[in-house]
Amino acid sequence: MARHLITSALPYINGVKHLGNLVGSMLPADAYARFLRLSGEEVLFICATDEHGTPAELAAAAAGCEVEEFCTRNHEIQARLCEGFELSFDHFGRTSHLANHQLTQHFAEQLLANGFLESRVTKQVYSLADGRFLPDRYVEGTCPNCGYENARGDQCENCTKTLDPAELIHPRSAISGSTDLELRDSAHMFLLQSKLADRLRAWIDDKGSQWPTVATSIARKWLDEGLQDRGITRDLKWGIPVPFEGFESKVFYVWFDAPIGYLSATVEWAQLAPEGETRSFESWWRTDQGAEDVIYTQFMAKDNIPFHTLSFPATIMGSGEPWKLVDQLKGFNWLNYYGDKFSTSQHRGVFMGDALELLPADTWRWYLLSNAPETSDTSFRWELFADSVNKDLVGTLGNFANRCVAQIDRHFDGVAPSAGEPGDVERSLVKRVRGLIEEYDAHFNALEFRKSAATLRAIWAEGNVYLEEREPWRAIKTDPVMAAMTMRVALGMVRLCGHLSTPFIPAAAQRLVNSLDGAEVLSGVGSELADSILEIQAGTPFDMGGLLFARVTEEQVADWVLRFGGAES
RNA sequence: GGUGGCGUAGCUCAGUUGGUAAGAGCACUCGGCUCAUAAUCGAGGGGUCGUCAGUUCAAGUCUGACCGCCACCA
Repeated sequence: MARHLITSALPYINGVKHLGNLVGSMLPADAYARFLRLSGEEVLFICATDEHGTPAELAAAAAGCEVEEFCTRNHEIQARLCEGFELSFDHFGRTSHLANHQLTQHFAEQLLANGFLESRVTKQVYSLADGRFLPDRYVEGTCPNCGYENARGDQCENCTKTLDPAELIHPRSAISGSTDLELRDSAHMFLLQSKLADRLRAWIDDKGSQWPTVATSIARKWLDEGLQDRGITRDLKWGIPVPFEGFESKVFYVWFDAPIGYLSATVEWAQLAPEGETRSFESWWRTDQGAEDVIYTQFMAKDNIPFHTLSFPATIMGSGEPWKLVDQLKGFNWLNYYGDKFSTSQHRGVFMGDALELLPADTWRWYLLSNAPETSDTSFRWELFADSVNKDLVGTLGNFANRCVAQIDRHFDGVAPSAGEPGDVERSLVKRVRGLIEEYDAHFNALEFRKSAATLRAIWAEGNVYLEEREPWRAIKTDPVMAAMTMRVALGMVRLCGHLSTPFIPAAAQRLVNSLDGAEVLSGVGSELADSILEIQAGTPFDMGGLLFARVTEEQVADWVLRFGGAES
């Protein structure tokens, strides 16, 4: 049996993430982790907050607190939201953790020793008023190309020309507005990715054949254009110190230490081992120390693909050490909001905190995963969200469970009835479900979330189809034995639906499973599970404790469109 | 400007290497049922697959041009 290491792209620390961030990495990673656990596989699911860099510094300043304090506070906020969405991380760490300092510095030292780092002197903008160097994008001025007065030092938003801060006319600090700027020489370490390009290409040609098109096409595009060496240090205070002589005032670029956070968060996890349990970080990450059987799957949205397919692998390869490289890579396209981007600054779209205030996590998980932007960008629409909840969760799954509740309570004293033997209808049901479970399994193993969701929905629908076939509400009057057998089998479907739904809607799935007090809990995800439909013990108490999901009303949709902005914005 | 991607039923999207693939869900229509949160089950209508021109025995599926949209440019 293989062991599965799963990582989700790390959410940045500067604020609450929106639904696009959620569905682009953390949520599908969680569904996959849950599916594998359900299969009986050994899983380690790791995530963390990405905390370094200028945006964090500025957000902290805006919040009027020290950046460390800001990060601690926001890490807690994000951790709570992740719990709210039932993201089942084995550990949710922080890139500012000491473990990441040690590993990041270690990688840099290895890279330097192996000749993959080189110090180069660059011109950086220094703001005397701010008392600090300014990253390119925090220098503003007039664009030399089009005359736009608020061009950023990296690029003019008006004419889209790529700029160097030194080119700007009347440059000023975007932080303080000060024009008291000067160019200073500053030495920085460059990761010599160009020297690793051939190895990266060969690796991608090999491993990448199984990745989504969006991943390999982006990676190859960068390789085809010629992989540039990349500065991995910055003139900042907030970050991981660079352990080289002459670099005492500098830190690593956030994109260098962030993916190493996958490793360091695993170290954090190992350090948190409870009494009597031994956890080995190395056995998950070092192929010379037990990780040779690990299958490593990364989840990310497409903006992160270059770092996961090129920069981070370059870091690992350049270290000359046997660290685990990614095996399966799942990249997602964008989730838009009514056709345009989610935007934190314009407060456009729905954010994780908003979402949980409105409806339970399961409803969001279901909508997002069953409509995930796997092969192309997709659009969030409240109307579709409501349809998805009402049609699938309320109408198909919830309704099936509730139909069982009504019959069992009314006619069978709330317990699984004992009379009757299954017939051809039941054997046919089992056969259809067996085929559907096989499909479900195959789609999940292929990381096809929309397809696995559609298959799961088809399994739910089989519950309703079965009731229509046997019509127990009618049979109870003419053939009570048949009605009893039907409802016992229906409860078998309830148990199976609950079990199989765990990756998508864990809370509702748990309620379904728990509704049958004392029934044997299913395990695994194989098609033989279909037989369990016929194996509910007579006398098993059945109690859902109320409706599984609430309908989303038209009034709610209208209210939310108004509150969050709909098509017009 | 450069690069990448996209334009398939009213809506959101699937469509492996070109040949029963023109599909799914929702919406809509009709019918069944009435146990169930006006839920469910069945059937059906609907698209010259952005435009034009090519390659081919055969093209959403390849080539070129054009129109429109999006993203990225470290």
